[in-house]
Amino acid sequence: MNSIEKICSQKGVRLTDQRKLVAEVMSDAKDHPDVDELHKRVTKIDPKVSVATVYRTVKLFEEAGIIEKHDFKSGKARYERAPEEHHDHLIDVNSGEIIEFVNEEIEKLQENVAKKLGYKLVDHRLELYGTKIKK
Amino acid sequence: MNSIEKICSQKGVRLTDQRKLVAEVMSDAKDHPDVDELHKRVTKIDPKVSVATVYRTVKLFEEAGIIEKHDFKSGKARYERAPEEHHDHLIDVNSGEIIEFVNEEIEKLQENVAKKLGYKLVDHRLELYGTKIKK
DNA sequence: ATAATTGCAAATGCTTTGCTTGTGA
DNA sequence: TCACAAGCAAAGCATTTGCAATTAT
Repeated sequence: MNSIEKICSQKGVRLTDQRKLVAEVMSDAKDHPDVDELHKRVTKIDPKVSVATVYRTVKLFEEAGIIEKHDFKSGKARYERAPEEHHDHLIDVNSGEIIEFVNEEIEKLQENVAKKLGYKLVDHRLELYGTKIKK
Repeated sequence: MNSIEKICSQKGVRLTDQRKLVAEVMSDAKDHPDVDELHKRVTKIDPKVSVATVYRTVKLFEEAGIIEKHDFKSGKARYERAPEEHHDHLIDVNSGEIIEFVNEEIEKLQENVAKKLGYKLVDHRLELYGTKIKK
């Protein structure tokens, strides 16, 4: 039983075979798969699982705080396991590769900007799009 | 002839009535309208303009660097006149209001982060989502 | 004149949903 | 058992596109 499954049973989320599969695939994922990719990986194990179920499961997991959804500039939503500590993303515009990074300084500045404008920050989105520097 | 129209004729973009209307509405806009809102404002002047044309025009203007497209967390794309100097946005999650801000420090840090990861920054996205602080 | 642009409606791509059947606790 | 979940196909939404008719230069 992986950690996602543990969280599910704790939260009283019914553990079906297909949810276990999505949980497993998300646990193993080292990238940021979209629903289609997720579905591909899941159906490699059980070909009967439908995309609709993957969509529903992914939404369920997201609402449970188990995974995170990202809408990068690609049209389709991409997912990753909810990380212990927040990070942001740099997207390689050529390869599509996604690199995670943490920068406390930027985080602080964002809070300050919001405060200065009279707002409490409830969410934010920071994405860098770049090209590899060849050396 | 407004400044968008000037840029168009300079760039050899054919100036049709509907494009003039979109240009006018965008020039007057003090907010960040989506295509539907744009269409509403345009058809208030000429009811025969179709949404398809607004979509096409908005894409044309964007590619010409005349306006900017933003995909906030709202489902639909929103537009603003391309600003002289870059700015980012804070979105009031309750009212939907959009506040523009500039923060050089954050900009610099983003460059640094990218560089440190071996990337040249070609684009970025910084959005703050917040709630008004009542005082 | 004529190549580009429009309007319309049909098509797209991602995502959601209604409904019937299947199933986990 | 039985409320909830899955599968399927249809529906939704924002956006794009093919095509015949119209228009700017």
